[in-house]
Formats: sequence, structure tokens, C-alpha cells
Amino acid sequence: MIASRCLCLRIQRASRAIGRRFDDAFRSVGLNNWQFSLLMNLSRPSPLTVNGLAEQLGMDRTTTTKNLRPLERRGLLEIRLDEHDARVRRIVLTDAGRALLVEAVPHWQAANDAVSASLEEADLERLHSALEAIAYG
Amino acid sequence: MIASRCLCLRIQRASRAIGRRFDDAFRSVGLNNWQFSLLMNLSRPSPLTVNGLAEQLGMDRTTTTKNLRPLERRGLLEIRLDEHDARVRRIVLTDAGRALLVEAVPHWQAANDAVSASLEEADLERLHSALEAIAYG
DNA sequence: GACGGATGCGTGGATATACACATATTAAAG
DNA sequence: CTTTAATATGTGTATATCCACGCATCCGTC
Repeated sequence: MIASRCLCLRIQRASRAIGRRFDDAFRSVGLNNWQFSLLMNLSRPSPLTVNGLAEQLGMDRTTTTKNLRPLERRGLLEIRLDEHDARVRRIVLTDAGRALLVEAVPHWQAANDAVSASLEEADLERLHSALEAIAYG
Repeated sequence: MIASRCLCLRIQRASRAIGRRFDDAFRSVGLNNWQFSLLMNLSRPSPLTVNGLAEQLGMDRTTTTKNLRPLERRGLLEIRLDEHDARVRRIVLTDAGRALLVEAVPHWQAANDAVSASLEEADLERLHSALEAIAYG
């Protein structure tokens, strides 16, 4: 059976399932799984560009642009012009965004631990490297 | 860094990346990765219900309903009423759907081989089981 | 310093995704 | 046989996702 050997289907299926689990975990703080990932990736010293953020998240550049909108509207981040290059936008967490992140981290921890617990320690490491190979191969 | 230990982000990232690769592979036959998976799952003796199909694909039931529309419009599948239960719909591949599937399989094989080749044999097995655990844990 | 290519980003369109809610049908309880 | 619960599915809304295309800005070369 092809379906059972299809890496794409397997990963998509796992992706949707784990996405729903993390969505559940973040629901009480008003985030979903990729919004948390997005905010988390912004929590860094030097602000990312749109392209940089898209690369971190492994998603299309234009998707990232559109995904920033609702978070910007909620005042969780700001999109600023770069000082040196007028083409470049810098995405910066606001204080509200940082605060929400602090609130969300324990929920992330719980969800991530729960999923990790269903895997062997050794498998977890291999899984990480395999996923990395697939994402950037 | 939380992002680097986040299973959810890792899987989402890999999922988007592998989705794009399979989309590329199927572009010449006018399918995308999940449409192929959907048609593939319909290629079976006894027709699936909407719920059954959704479960196979690990996606929301209502998403499945809506995803069927474009494929139905293209005449690749039919949505029939069940003989015994008026609530139930049975999704059946048409001849056109089956023919397109035959055409698409070599492209699937190539794409799947290419991704598999970037992984160790042993890792591949573990990856499959880990993904299964995540999808159905 | 003009200009062709490269780079960073946005928009429009088609469709994907999931949740809340609604409907129709069947099964179960009394 | 009526009432109630369970099941299978559809709709509306909000947003996600990618592609094709376009615009603005920068850079290297002449």
C-alpha cells in the first residue's frame, strides 16, 4: 500500500495532529501553535526581517507577511522600517507580546513534554535530525 | 532555546517543506500532495465515508468535506448516498480518477525515494513509527 | 551617475484548515 | 411508539497557505 509508505502523508498527518494538540494547549492564552512559534522566534536580540522569519518557520514569505497582521492588530508585535535599507522590515516584539509569551511558555512546556513522553529518548533525537533533514534537504 | 526543542515547530516546518516538494512532483499531473493522498486512500475495494476518509488523512472532517469539492468538480470522484443509511455518503473514485492516479504514481515514487534517500535506513523506520505515535498518541 | 539585475516585500486569487453551529437520520430508552 | 441520545454530514466564519505577479530599493558595472 502506497499510503503506508508515503512520507508526505505521514508527516502531514502527524503535523495536523500535533498542531491540534498544541492549539488546545495555547487556547487559554489566545494563541495557536504557529503564532506561538512565530512570537518565540521573535524573542531574540536583533530583530528578524520578514524573509528571516519565514525561513525560521519554514513557511512561504508571503504567508508570513499575512500571518503577521492579526498579531500586529493585537499589539503583540510591531513591523518597523530598517534604518539602513528601505526595503527591509524588522519585526519586533512589543512588551505585550513578550508578556503573553511568558504566560504561554508553561503551556508549551506541558504540551511538548506530553508528546515527547510518547517517544523513546533515542527516537526523539533521531526524529529531530530526520525532520531537520527533511525540512532543509 | 525553546524553538529548537519544539516538536511542534519541527514537524510543521518539515511538513510544509515536504508538502512543497511533493506539490512540485505532482504539478505536471495537476494535483497537489494532499489531493494525491486523498485519491490514493480512495483506491480500495469498499468505499470510504467522509468520516472514514478524514480519519485516514488525519484531518478535520469538515475540511475533508470541502476538499472533496474541487476533485468532484473535476470528475475524479463521486459522492454517493449509502444504500443502508441515509446519513452516510460514500466516496468513490471514477475511472478518470483512477487513471489520473496511475499517471501520478511514478511521480510519487520519485519524490518519496528522493526524500527517503536523505535518511538512513534505520532512521526511516524509526521516523515512521515516531510519526505514527504522534499522529495517534 | 545611469542602468540592468538582484533583493526585499506586498497583493490578489484560489484553495486549505479548523471551530462553532446547524441539520438530518438512526438507534436506544422508557 | 414517543422521546432522547448518538451519529454522519454540511455551512459560515476566520484565518492559513502558496503561487503568480508587481513595486520599490539597492548594488555592481560601465
